[in-house]
Amino acid sequence: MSRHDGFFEQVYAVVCKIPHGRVTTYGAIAEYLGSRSSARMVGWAMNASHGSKQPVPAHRVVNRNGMLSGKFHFGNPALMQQLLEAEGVEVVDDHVQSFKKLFWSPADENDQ
DNA sequence: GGTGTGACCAGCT
DNA sequence: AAGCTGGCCACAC
Repeated sequence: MSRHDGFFEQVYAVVCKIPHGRVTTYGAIAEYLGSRSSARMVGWAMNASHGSKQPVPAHRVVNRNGMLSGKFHFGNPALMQQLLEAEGVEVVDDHVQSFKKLFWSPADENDQ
């Protein structure tokens, strides 16, 4: 990877590839980047996504249970849910409905 | 340059 | 069944 010395940039690139109205998981991204166990790094990368110049749809990234684990990091806890609902993703009690159906894998680029 | 931490996941107790 | 611990790796202090 040439200039992308940051692991974050890779995460951002993947997150930005998430289709509109779709969601994915930290573990899926981590696994796509190499290690499943690196899921924590993905979350940490999202933490820095606020400083990213490009808009990173971090609201499309949820945990394995489809729960909006990172909603508190959006400044406003309700923002993440609002963004998802704005894209047609139904969220109830901080859980993505039909999560498995809306789930998008980084490797499934064909779905774009 | 070592230590701590982190929006996770999976396995063990 | 439910809770805790370890592991993984990159970044900030």
